[in-house]
Amino acid sequence: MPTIKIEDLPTVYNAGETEESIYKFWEENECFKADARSPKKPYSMVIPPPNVTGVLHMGHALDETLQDILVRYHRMSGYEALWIPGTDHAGLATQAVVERQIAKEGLTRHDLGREKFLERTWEWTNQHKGAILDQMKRLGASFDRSRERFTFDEGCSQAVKEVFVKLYEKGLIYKGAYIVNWCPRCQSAISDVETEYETEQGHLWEISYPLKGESGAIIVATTRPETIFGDVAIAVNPTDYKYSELIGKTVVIPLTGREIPIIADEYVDKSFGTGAVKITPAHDPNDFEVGKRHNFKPIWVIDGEGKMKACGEVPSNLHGLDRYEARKQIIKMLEDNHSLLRVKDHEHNVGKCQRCNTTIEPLLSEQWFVKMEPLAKEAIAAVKDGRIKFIPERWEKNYLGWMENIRDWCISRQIWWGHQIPAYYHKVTGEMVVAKENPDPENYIQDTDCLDTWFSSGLWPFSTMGFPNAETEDYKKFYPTTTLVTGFDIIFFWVARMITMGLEFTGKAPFGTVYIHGLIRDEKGQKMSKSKGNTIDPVVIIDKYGCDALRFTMTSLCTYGGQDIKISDERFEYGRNFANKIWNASRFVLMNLDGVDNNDIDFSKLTLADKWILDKLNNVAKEVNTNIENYRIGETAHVLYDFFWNSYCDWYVEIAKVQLQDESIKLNTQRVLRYVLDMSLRLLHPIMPHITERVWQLIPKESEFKAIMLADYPVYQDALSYPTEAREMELVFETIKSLRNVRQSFNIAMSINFDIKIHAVDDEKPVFEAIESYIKRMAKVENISYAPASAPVPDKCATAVVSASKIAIPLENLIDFNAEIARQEKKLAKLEGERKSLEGRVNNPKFVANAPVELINQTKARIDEILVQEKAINDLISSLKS
RNA sequence: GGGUGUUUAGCUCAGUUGGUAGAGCGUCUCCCUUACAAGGAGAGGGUCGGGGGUUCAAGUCCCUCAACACCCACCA
Repeated sequence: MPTIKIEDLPTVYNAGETEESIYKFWEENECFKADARSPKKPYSMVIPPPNVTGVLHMGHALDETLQDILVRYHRMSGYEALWIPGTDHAGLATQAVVERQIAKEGLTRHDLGREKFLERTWEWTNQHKGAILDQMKRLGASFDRSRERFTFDEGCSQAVKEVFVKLYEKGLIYKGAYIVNWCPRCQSAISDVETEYETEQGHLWEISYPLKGESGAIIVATTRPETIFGDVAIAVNPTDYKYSELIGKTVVIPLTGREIPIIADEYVDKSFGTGAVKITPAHDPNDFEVGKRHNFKPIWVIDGEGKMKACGEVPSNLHGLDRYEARKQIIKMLEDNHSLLRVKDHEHNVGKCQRCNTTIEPLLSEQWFVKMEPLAKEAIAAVKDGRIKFIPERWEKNYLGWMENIRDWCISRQIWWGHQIPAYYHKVTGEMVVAKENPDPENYIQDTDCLDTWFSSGLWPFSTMGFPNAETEDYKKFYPTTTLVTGFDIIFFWVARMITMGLEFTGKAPFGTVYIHGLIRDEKGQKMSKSKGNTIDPVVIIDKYGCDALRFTMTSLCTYGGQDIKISDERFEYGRNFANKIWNASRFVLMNLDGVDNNDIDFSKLTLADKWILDKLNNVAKEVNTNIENYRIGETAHVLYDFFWNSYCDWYVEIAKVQLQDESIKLNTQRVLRYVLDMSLRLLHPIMPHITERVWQLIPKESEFKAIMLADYPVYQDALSYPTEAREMELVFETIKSLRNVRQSFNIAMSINFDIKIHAVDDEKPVFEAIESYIKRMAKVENISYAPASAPVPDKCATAVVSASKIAIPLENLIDFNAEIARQEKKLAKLEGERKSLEGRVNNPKFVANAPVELINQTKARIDEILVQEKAINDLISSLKS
C-alpha cells in the first residue's frame, strides 16, 4: 500500500470511495471464505434466500446487517465463521416475470410449451441469479460467495426429491380432493399462509327457495349468489324451531329448478342471516365439510379461471362469464324471478392471494398435501425443551400456537417453474409411482404440478450443506447452523417448516437460536410498499450517507424487544455523523502518532486520565461482548457511540492534547491514544466494517496484519481495570464542567482566560494540584491559586462548588450580583429537594430495616455531601449579599 | 371471537434482575479553541396513558380501563 500522508486526507469522510475499495480488498484476500477443516469452533448461518426476482429493500438491509454483525463478531472472536448466501427460485413470482416477458412477444407459456418455457425461465434466472447478492455486497455482507446456492440447483433438487419420497413412503404426503385456496389469476392452488384476508364492503342477498309441491319457501342469506347453481342442500341448525318442520323437505333452486333437500347441521349459526344456509361443497370450505358429513356430491360451477362453468347446472347464457359479471346477471335474473327478497350491506373478510391480491376462490380440487401433525410433534418439543430458542421469547408462543393447531400443508402448485412433483403415472393404467426418478419413461409420465417454493426453502439449512449426503465436510463441520436471523413475517412460511423438516431428516434442530427482528416501516409507521410509494431504497441511502452509516443507524434503532423500526431519509444522518466523527478523531490520532507502531504502554507512567480511559474501554469491551452474545445489538451500538464520542473524543482526546505537550509522558500518551483507537475500531468493526477497516490499515504497525476483520475482538482484562482512578477522574470532569457553566452564565467568551482561586478542603487539595494542567487547558484558566476552605470567598467573584471545595472566579467589572445570587439559590433549591427526599427515606425505619446496607450507606453519604455543598453555597450567598 | 405488542421530553424512541428518569433530533445561549460546524461548550424541557393494588421503595411487579398497531381464526 502506498504511503499516505494523514494531513492530505479529506476532513470529511468519503464513504463511497472507501467502501468499494475495502470490499474489494476483502474479496481479493478471500476473507469471507470459511474452512471446513479448521480446528476452530464453528459458527454458521444461512441467509434467508431472497427471491431471484427480488430487488434489494430496507428489510434486507436490516436482516443482512444483523447477520453480518453476528458473523463478523464471531469470526473475530475465534470461531470458524460461515455465512452461506443464496437465492430462492420463487416459483410463482419468477414464472410471472417470464410470462410477462414473453407476453410482449404475444406468447403465453402454453404457446411455448413446458420445456421451452423452462428454458426461457432458466435463461432469465441465470442472468439475474446473482444480482440481488451483488447488491448485498453494497451492504458489506461478509458471506461466502464460493458456497452460493440456489433453491432450484442440482443439489437442492436432489434434497427435495429425497424428502418428498421419504415423506410419501412414511405416509406423510398424500394426494386428495379438498377445498384449497385457488388463485384464478395465478391459476394455482396456494397454501393457507399465502392467503391474506381483507375486510370488504359486500352484500348479503336473501334468496327465496320455494318448497316443492307445497306453498311456502325457505329464505337463505348468501354473499355469493353466483354459487347458487352448485347448491346441493339447504342447511339449518337442528335446534332451530323456526325450521324444525321443514327439515327433510325438498326445495327448488330458483332459475334452474333443480331440487335439493333441507338438512340439519350443527355448523349453521341460528342468529346469522336468516338461519338457513345454502350448501355448495365445491366452492366453500365449510360447505365442503357439511357436504362430506351428509354424503353429497359436490357440483362445480366455477372453473379455475374464475369463470362460470359450461355445465348443465349453469344456465347457458352464463357459460364462461367471469364470476363477478355472472353475479350481476344472476342478481338481475333473481330479481326478475321475484326470488330476491332483500339486499343488505354486509362487511366481510375476503381472502386474497398474497402475491397478486386477487380474490381467492375456494375450489375443490385434487392436490398434494403434507400431513403436518406428526411432524409438528417434534417441532413443538424442540422449542419447548430449549433445543431451539426464540429471541425475543414471545415469538415462541406465537410459533407454538400455530404448530399446535397446525393444518395440512397444500404443497402442489399448478405452475411449471419449480421442483416438479416426483410422482409418475402409468400412461395406460394410471397407476402412480412416487420415486426420485421416472421408473420407465416409456410408459410413465410425471405429475405436471410443481412444489410450493417453501418446500425447498424449508430444507435450506441442510440442503446447502450437502444433504442428502451427510458426509460432506461442510455438513459435518457446520450443520446444524448456529443462528437464524429473520423477520417475524416468515415464521410460519419458513422458520416453522425448516424446523419440522430439519428435525425429521437430520434428527437435529437446524439452528439453535432464531433471532427475530422487527419490520422496517416508513416514518409514519406504515409498511413500505411500492404501491404506496413510501419505499426507501437502501442503495440510494448508501450513495448518500454511506453503508456504514446505514448499518449503524439501523442497528442503533433495533430494540431487544424487536419492535418495528420507523425510518426516514434524515435518520441516517445519525450514522453518517458518527462515521465522520470516527474519521476525524482517527485523523487527529494518526497525525499525532509520530510513527508509533505499537501498543506497548508503560503502565508505570499512566496518568489519571490514561487509567480512566483504559478502565472505561475495558468495561465497554465487556459490555459489548455480553450484549452481542445476548442479541442486544442496538444496545451495543449505543454503548460504542457513547464511549467513542463522549468519552474518547470529548474528554480523552482533549486531555491527550495537554499530555502531548509534556515530553515525559508524550510517548506513553501516544500509545494509549493508539491502543484505545485500535480497540475501538475493532469493537465497532462488526457494525461499521468499512470505515474501521480503512482507518485500521492506516495505523502504523510493526508487522503487517492482514485485516481488522481477521483481528482479535477485544475482551475484558482484569489488568486494565482502574476503578479508583476512574472515580477520581470525576473531580476533573466536575471542576471543568462547573467552570464552563460559570463562563456561560456570565457570558465570558472562550477566548478570554480567567484566574481561579480554589478554596480546597485539605484532602482534595493535592488532587486539584494534580489536575491543574487539565483545568487550565480545558476550562481556559490562566492562573490557579489556593485558599483554605474556611476562608471567605472574596467579593466580586462567581463561585462554583465542586465536591466539598469551592472555586472562586474573580470577575471584576463583569459581575452581576443578583444574577449570581439567583444562580446559587437555584442550585441550592435543587440540592435541598434531593436531600429532603433522601432524608425522608433514611428516617423511615422500614427502609432501614429492609433496604440493602449498601444503598443505605450510599444514601447517607449523599446526604452528607449535599449538606457540605449546601453550607458552602449558603456561605457564598450571604457573602454576596453583604 | 382469540392472542401479541405499544402508550416515557416538542418529535422518534431507549430504560437487563424494583433503588434519586436517558439518548438522538428539534429548541434557546455562546464559540471558526490548530481532528471534526456532519463540530465544540452550556441551558431548558417529563406528576413515565387513566385508575387501583403489592412494597420501606414502582416507568419497572399484579389487577382494571382506554387508545392505537399487528397476528391468528374466520360466520353463509
